Amino acid sequence: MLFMDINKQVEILKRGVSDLISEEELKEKLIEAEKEERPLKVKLGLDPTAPDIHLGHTVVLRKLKQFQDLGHEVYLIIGDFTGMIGDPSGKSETRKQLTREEVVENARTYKEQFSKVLDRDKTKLVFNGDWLGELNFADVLELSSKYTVARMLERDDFSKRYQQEKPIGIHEFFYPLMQGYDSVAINADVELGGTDQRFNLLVGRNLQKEYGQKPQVVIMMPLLEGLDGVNKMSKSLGNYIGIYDKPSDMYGKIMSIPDDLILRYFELLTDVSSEKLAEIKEKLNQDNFNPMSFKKELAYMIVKEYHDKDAAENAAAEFENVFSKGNLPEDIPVIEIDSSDLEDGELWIVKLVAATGLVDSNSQARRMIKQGAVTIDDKKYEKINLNIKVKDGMIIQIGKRRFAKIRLV
RNA sequence: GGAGGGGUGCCCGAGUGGUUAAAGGGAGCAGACUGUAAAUCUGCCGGCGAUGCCUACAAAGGUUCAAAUCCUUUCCCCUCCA
Repeated sequence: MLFMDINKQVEILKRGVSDLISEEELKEKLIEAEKEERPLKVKLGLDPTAPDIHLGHTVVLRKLKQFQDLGHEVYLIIGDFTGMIGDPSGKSETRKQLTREEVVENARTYKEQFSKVLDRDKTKLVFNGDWLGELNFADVLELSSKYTVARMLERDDFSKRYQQEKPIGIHEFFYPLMQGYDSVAINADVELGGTDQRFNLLVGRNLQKEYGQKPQVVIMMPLLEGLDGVNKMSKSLGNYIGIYDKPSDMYGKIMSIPDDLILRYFELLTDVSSEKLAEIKEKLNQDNFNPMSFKKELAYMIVKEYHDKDAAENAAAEFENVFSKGNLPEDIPVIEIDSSDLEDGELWIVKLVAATGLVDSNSQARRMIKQGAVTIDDKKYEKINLNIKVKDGMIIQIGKRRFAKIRLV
């Protein structure tokens, strides 16, 4: 096995990371690995519940890919064990109990999705139930005796909740222990995670020491802010860009990120060189520079990466067409309207707008109309006491980006 | 086991009998403007063919002309003492 020069490896691996504990140890590990002619075992733990990855996840994945490209071994550890136990309190509806079948199915989906970034054949996908499920109660007691309540409460999340009088389930203390034990189980050299994983990652180091292993190097990647520019990208906040988003959505969403995020997205989501990054940074700092061109470039690059070149070009063209020129998009969802619902071929405008499904209720449709957001066949309507003659192929537009085409049946 | 605090709209969070579909903030949506689905400003933000009606402040009952606000029971969360 051939490895790149150690310092060069470290340089690559350091790029974009938020925290590295520690660079010294990483070097040592790399030297040792080279001497013993073995790759480093690099680990990432995954929640088995929602296999639907977005750009936020890819930040860490891209780092793993770098390890892979340098010849190291990547382990994705599916937390099926925790997933199958579920949350006993039953109150946090997010963590529902998963069956073995669901976990296996999710894992399959994961593999497919992660292959968008990682080298599929070089990635080892394992389940932590394989070892956690083998522990008996005495083993669990031994494991838990290696940590104290006070140390658990060091964790930001726990101490905050404790102060705010929010519940903390005892089982929650086990999650970091379990994740840490994963590192022991595979004897990990390196573990990756977001900065929010700091505590868990460090528990892994401590446990490894307790079990007589060399502690893993911990690499923390920054959490990518979502479309709102403030909160981390997450599905539940709805501020995410999914890697399976349609090219036009993906492109549009990237165009909608706050300008401040442009540089960060380039840094964490693309392979542009550090020289290019510096150039972007400099231009963005100029007063009357319009960042739109960079944003378009960014959008193009990302769509190209997760779809392909054609898709990226089409998405860019459509964006120009719809938003810069105000034309209609190419594929408009078709809504069927039953002609028997019409009176003399007419329908009350509020009902018509609501029938498109682009709004949730008549009341919302009513508001949209009053706000001057509704355009039907190029004509803007602002009055609600009006019937519209419904025609086949009629185009209804709400706001700038919601469209529907009527089909009479 | 005992004492006490609390559960409000998508989220956070005011509100202790009427002018409360419920302050304020965030998110979201729309309009204006623009450099774009950036930024900023303004408006909207439970449902209903609608100057009114219905549903809503953990759940169910009750008091009252009137309840998110008072009472009873239940469920849930938290703190302190043991």
